[in-house]
Amino acid sequence: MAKEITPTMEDYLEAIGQLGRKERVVRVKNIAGQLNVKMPSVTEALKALAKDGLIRHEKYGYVELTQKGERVAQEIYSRHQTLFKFLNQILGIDPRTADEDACKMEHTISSTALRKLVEFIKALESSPREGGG
Amino acid sequence: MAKEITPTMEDYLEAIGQLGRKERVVRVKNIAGQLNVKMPSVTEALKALAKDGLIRHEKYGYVELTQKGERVAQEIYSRHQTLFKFLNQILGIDPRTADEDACKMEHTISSTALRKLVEFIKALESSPREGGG
DNA sequence: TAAATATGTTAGGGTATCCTAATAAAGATA
DNA sequence: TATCTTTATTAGGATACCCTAACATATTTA
Repeated sequence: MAKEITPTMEDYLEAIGQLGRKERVVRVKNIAGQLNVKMPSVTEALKALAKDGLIRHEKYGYVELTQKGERVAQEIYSRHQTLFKFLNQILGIDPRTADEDACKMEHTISSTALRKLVEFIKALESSPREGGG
Repeated sequence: MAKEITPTMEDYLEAIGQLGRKERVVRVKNIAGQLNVKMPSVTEALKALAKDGLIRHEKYGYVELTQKGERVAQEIYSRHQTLFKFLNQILGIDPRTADEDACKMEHTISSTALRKLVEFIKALESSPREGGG
């Protein structure tokens, strides 16, 4: 039953979540800026997200995540954070690249792999390795 | 100038490379089977790949990678192998899931991250950690 | 408050992928 | 070789994205 959400829609949700965290209100223009798309693309995406009950949005108004949308956005954000941490802190990739990679990989990594990655990071942190080359 | 190749086209190239390694000839039907799509989708994709000089394909004939296509396929395969090794051997994810994840992530990981990942795996192998979970 | 500006939506297109149904060619076999 | 089967292609359509140009609403400001 649960309709599949596309990576693109995940990006929209994630962007809305992030913007909501740092701005008072979330608007089409900001989402467009964040995702590097034009406003009509956002309007269209919002329609789809609203239909799936993931956001609330009235014509010409602001955008808000529903509880369900909040849950999904959180989930994506946490995938992102885990991947970023691994790429940046453990592999030593510069923050910019690590963030970009995390942004793309967050849509494809399975929950199994993510769980294992979290464990792995935890294990490394509790007994760090010596002399990184 | 170098036209961007889409993840989907990468999948086609990778499949052709793999099939070529284990079968005498590569045909539309097998590619379709490998990628879980129908034959018309393959026919269409082959046209695009041929136009980009990545494969050779005559109507109703077999399919072959060009040198350029070979190079790209190799590159993708190697990304896949690295990711698989990390997911399976290091994170301990079952082979099936690890392969699926690798298949998706191979299209999004940056070359920087891949390089770092290879180094990381090498380092781990040369001085393995004790008592995993 | 009327005009100017900023923001948002609609209309109409384009590309990439996929599909089913119909058709064509190739290969196998009676 | 005529027919059956398998494999491949074409035709036509659907969906998910993105875009530009034109229009509509909201907000700011003179």
